[in-house]
Amino acid sequence: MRADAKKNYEHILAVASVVVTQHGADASMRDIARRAGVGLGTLYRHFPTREALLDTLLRAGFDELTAKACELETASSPDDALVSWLHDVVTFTGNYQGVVAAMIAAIEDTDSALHASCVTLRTAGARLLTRTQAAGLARSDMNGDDLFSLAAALAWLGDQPSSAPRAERLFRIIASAIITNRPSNLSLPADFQMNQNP
Amino acid sequence: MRADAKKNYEHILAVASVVVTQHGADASMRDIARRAGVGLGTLYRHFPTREALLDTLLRAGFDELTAKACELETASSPDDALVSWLHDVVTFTGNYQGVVAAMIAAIEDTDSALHASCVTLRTAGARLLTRTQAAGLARSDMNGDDLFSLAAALAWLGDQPSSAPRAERLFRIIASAIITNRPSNLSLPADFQMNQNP
DNA sequence: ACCTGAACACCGTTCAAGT
DNA sequence: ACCTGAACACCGTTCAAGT
Repeated sequence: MRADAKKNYEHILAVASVVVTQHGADASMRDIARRAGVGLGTLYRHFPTREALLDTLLRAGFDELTAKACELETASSPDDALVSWLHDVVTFTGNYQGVVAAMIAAIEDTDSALHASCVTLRTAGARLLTRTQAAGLARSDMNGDDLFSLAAALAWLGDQPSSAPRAERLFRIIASAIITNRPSNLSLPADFQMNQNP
Repeated sequence: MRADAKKNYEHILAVASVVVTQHGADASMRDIARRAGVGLGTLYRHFPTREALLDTLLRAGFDELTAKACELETASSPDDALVSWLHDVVTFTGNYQGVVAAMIAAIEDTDSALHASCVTLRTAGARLLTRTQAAGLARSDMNGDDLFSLAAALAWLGDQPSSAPRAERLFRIIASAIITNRPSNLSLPADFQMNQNP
């Protein structure tokens, strides 16, 4: 990459980080180019899609979350590890308004520049869930895809002004639905049934 | 209202219903006017905001859901009533893509034409929740606002192609977090009686 | 009264022309 | 190689001019 191109690339990223933080993932591409003092075509040359820009912007955070999941796979209590990681994912995603909508859209769109990151993240979470389920500490009737959906739903609620103030409570409610706290090998009353409704 | 105006009004609604069903709540207003064979100004005269159009479009459904909540307030099992109503809300909202985002935004925007409907709906749900909590069948650390947020989150997941296929499972997971089959509070009134499993 | 559509200020995206 | 910005096809919203 030519020196001037590299300078542009980095400057665009710095400006985009500010603009996306302020105005969310749907911020005007034109606005980003304008504020970066760069032609609109230059922005699109470096980041052919909005998703490509977001992926580069969030790369460090994504990698950190994936690394954290790997570390937590050897934590002493699988359920605490899962909940802690879920919390980190929701918190990170909540930093940029509207980013979770792009992520959940990318998970099924193999052409999206965000696709790979999201799949990696989902897989990392799935491992933590499987481990917790194996210990009988998470409900067995869900999988990694469901976990990712629930994380996305929580992050989306955090994006909404009407729900954001209660985000932590909503997190605890959903976390409690995932974690069972009841090892499956424990003897239960004969009439015991999971908290389910028809 | 003049006869020609009334005819326009009703034709716009009919066309809008089709367009919003097809393209979601963010459908182009221009497109709606175009397909209705009406000037753009005529559309805005009858429905000054997108929310006003949506509210009129969804009015019948909103009223039905509120009425259903009132009926269910005398149902034999409060928990079943709550879950059944919640399911109806999520299903109805899911009929129009993106409508739930408009609703959750309207709940805090007193100027929105959707505000009143959403508040009414939330209040109706809150009553069902309170009744279930009074019977010791719903977790006590949540309120009607939380219930509305959870319903919105479920409806939003239903809007996403990656989650929609698992919508029912996700519903059951969250429903199970709300419903508690055993009272969590140990210090109950002396005359408290468990009214389950008759 | 009511309707129309041009006008304005925005988008995302592309691409010929410049350096 | 890389950058620029006009061009194109869209938006939502308003409002002077028409019937």
